[in-house]
Amino acid sequence: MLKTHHCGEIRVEHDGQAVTLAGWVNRRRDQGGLIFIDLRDRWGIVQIVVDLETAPDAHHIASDARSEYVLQVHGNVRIRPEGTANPELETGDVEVVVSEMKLLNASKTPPFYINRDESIEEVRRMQYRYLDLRRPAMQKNMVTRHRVVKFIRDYLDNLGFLEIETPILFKTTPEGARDFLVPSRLQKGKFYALPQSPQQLKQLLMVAGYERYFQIARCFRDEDLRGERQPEFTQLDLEMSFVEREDIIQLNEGLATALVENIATDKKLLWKPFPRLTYAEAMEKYGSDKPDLRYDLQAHDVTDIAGKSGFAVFVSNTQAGKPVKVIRMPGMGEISGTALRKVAADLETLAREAGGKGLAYMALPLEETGEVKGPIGKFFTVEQKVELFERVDAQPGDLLLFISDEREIVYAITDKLRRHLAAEHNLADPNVLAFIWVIDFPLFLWDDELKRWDPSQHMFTAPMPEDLGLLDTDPGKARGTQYDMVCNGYEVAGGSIRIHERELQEKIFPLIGQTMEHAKEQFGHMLEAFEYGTPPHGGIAWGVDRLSMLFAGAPNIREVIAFPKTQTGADIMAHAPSVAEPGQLEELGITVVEPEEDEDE
RNA sequence: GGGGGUGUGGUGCAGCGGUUUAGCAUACUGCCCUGUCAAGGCAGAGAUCGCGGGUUCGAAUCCCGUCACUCCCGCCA
Repeated sequence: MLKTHHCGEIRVEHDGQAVTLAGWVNRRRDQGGLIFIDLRDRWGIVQIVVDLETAPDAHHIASDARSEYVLQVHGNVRIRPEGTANPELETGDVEVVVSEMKLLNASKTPPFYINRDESIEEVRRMQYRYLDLRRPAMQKNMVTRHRVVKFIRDYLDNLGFLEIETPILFKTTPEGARDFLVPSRLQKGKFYALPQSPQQLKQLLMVAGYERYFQIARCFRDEDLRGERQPEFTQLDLEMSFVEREDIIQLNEGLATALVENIATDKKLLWKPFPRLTYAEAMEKYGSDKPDLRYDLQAHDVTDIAGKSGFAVFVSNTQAGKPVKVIRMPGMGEISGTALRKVAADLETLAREAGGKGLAYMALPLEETGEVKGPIGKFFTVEQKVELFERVDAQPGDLLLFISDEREIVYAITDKLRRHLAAEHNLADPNVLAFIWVIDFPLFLWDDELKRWDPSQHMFTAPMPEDLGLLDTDPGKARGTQYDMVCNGYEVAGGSIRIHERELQEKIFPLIGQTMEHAKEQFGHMLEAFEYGTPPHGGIAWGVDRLSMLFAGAPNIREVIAFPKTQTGADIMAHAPSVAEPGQLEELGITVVEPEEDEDE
């Protein structure tokens, strides 16, 4: 080894020891005859001192050294002279007096600062990702992620799970996203699909009798990117046999809790056990199936009261079966006149963006006797207002936002307003993790374009046993066994109990517009497997990137992925994707069709 | 596919009600300095203002297009 110790681990107990260190120049402070260098490695920073008189050769190297030069130093640890300790540094009580110094490698001036926390344009960071990753903040994120994965492995191993790898080159999976295709050279004209998840394979592992499987699995989905979505991402994929919904929920809740308590030690777990919301409740109260419950801001149904009011919009909407809901925003009713109208106008813009036609409001005065502000107050009688305020538990100084529209639009507006208000007023504590379960999802969602039912998760999700009859009578009402683990507004895990009987599976296919012929073509191996003694089974898949992001307090998952892609799916550093060599294409039997200049619509 | 934001010395920002020598900080280069720690002092170099076009006597600034990064909708669990 070129070092005997790590820079970040030198402490008072090493006083007097001869050490050899190696690392990068974080900062250099040249006093002339005396040069201080903060030497950095993955474990931290330690100050080294180079004295012209006692170590002239080392001093010469040190005076030429610049940021990010790689140095090896030999010297003695000593407690810093009285009054020169640096409480900011973990190693700040000591320093290393250098006797020899070796330049292991010089560095060009870096394109951005490694040694300071400053926002850098993302293109630049991606172009020099290896330097970006050198920044302590990024190294910390990588450590967090490593600990998450390591903890998961140990935890599940202790519970008898086996980690089993599944192929990357496989076949289209029933997840419903666009597949990445890989051409086959050995069978020209045919393609593999990269797995959107190991869904089929883990179910087959259950058929194979492994009973408890997990994998830290790379998954691929060719869809547009978001801050929380990359074309390739990592799942903790898990499947168990002989379980019911409750077993999976308990086990995963245990894992999540242990993870927070052992890894995300600077975060506060808001609830233990996790509260459970039905899908219907989540949508009605928060307009989202992954609500951020660090703050309340729920939508109260006031359809009955508003329908009796004199406000024509509410009356006609109510008669048309559209709900009226109120979000109560404390404190915002206090602002007055112009400012209030401005705020209301901004919120109305948001509502319109979410598909709404407008947004009514009432601002409640601080004094009991004061007048309700806002254009719709006059359409409610005193009794109606009293009933309304009781319904939403209104307090003096509240701003009440009224949402009324088609149910789906009410959901969208509710979600948008909640997120906006919370962000605007810092209602979401970044140090809190609000884990919840969302359960009782509908088994199918109606696809209006294709005029058919679509599995809300995937086609292997089992219906709730008590809803089996609904498959024949009213499939839209049937609930699935699906469960989602949601934290701070992100879906961090989702799964279900699977269908393990062929008869039930064959009943589902026609409902989702899947013919038996086509199903056999795509999933014949699954259907056949299910005929050889399939145990009841179920599982879940966690978004490891999202979880690590939440634990790291990062604003997006790119911060916890060493080499992520940009929004156009590019790797700016390596210039991927790139044009293939003609020879490669020929070998694969592929011809590239040049995109035509805005031809058809 | 659609909507929003950003793009100015290496980096982070200002300038955008049209005329500036394109400003500041830091990094960088040289010199001084033996207890600094975001070291300090002095001097200096460094920018076709993302790119293309247009309006104008005059464009970093206004208009159109385009590219890149990013946020959101669609898409995706």
